[in-house]
Amino acid sequence: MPDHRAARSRRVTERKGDLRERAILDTCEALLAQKGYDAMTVGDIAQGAGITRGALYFYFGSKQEVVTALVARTVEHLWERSRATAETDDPRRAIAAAMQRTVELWNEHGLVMRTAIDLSLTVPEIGALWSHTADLFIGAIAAVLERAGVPPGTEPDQASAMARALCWMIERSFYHASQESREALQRASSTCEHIWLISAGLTA
Amino acid sequence: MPDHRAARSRRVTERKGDLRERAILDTCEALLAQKGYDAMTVGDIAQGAGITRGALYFYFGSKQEVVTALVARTVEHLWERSRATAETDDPRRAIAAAMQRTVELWNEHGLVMRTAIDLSLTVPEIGALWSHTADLFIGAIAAVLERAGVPPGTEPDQASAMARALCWMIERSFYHASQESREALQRASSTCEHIWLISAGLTA
DNA sequence: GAAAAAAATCGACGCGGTGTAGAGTTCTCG
DNA sequence: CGAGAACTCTACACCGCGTCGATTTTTTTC
Repeated sequence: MPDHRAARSRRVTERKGDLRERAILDTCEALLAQKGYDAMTVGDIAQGAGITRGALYFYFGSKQEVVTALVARTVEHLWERSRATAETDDPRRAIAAAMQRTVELWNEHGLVMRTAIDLSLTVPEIGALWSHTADLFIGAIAAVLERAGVPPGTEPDQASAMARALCWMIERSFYHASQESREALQRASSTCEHIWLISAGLTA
Repeated sequence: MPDHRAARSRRVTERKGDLRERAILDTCEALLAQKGYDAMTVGDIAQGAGITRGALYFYFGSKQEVVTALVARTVEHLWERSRATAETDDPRRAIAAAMQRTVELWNEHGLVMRTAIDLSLTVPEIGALWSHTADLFIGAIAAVLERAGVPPGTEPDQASAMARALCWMIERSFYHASQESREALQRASSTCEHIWLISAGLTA
């Protein structure tokens, strides 16, 4: 007997449109890399995905929505990766691990992350996404600082405030370095790690 | 576009166009504050300056050129202010003074500075302007670090590299804080100052 | 397996913004 | 005063975005 019955399985009906949607996002990412946001037109994206402009507007309401979806997809991946990080008790190890992970993140998704940062101001949706991501990082940095002996609190010399500043330092340093090369990124990472260690009082 | 440089240096009396040009830049700054770069149209600027679009294109070749000129004007003012800063021997005093000056700078020109940062990527001309400004700051920070005993050099734990990271920390912290309020800016400044002090080995 | 419903695609249009062209007006100076 | 430079305007061509209604393809339902 042929196994026609197997159709019973929970087939999450992958519609044709799901493929298209992914193709659109992939094309968008590629175009972002080679032309940048402004120069990239909706026509370009559609053409790259093998459809017409009209068809693209069936999936997304605007150019901004496409990019927002792309950022959302990347950021989700980011959170996933971060969640999987093992917690270490030794602050030194924790800092090293965090920086290493961040380097990987930027090597892999630097382009989209830079785009997200650039558009945070003009596209509120992306701003919210990125601001939430930053908060996760700030929280993590603050936790490490506190475990290293920095008093909790939001005063300038306490963990929360310092964590925020350190987060911005890392973001900006990586933003610039990731435009240059992997080596620059690695160097920026080492510098940031050093300052983070010192800020935590671990000046060994 | 008129010949901006040569003809004017000789001129004692101010041409009508000089007034217009300033009016355009002023209007641009005001509009930038109330609508942002994208929403601001060339027609808006022209109207605000009391001329038509066509007339504006006599002075500037494009919207980007207007904003670039505005950034150039502001940045020039920035350099002037920085040059006038007294050099102190005591690193602690130098750091405090530098942060205080930076707060003033952002209070006064935060809007244009944020715009410059935002457009650094897409408008190469502005990117160069801002990158040069950043280099000045990085040099100044590095000098203070060295005077405080940090070894010179570009390795992660040496002055140049650390100065670069600290500069980005300050830029980004101020960028965000200046969008909120003067109080936020003051707090961000205190935090950055604290981290700068620690990084310089002045943990008193 | 055919009819009905939903999903997907297309070409054409209107709108608003940019930058250009060319003609007209006002200022400046010999 | 008159020639040329400085300045201003209106009109136009172009491009990219987002919308619309008609049409075709895929999926669901009986």
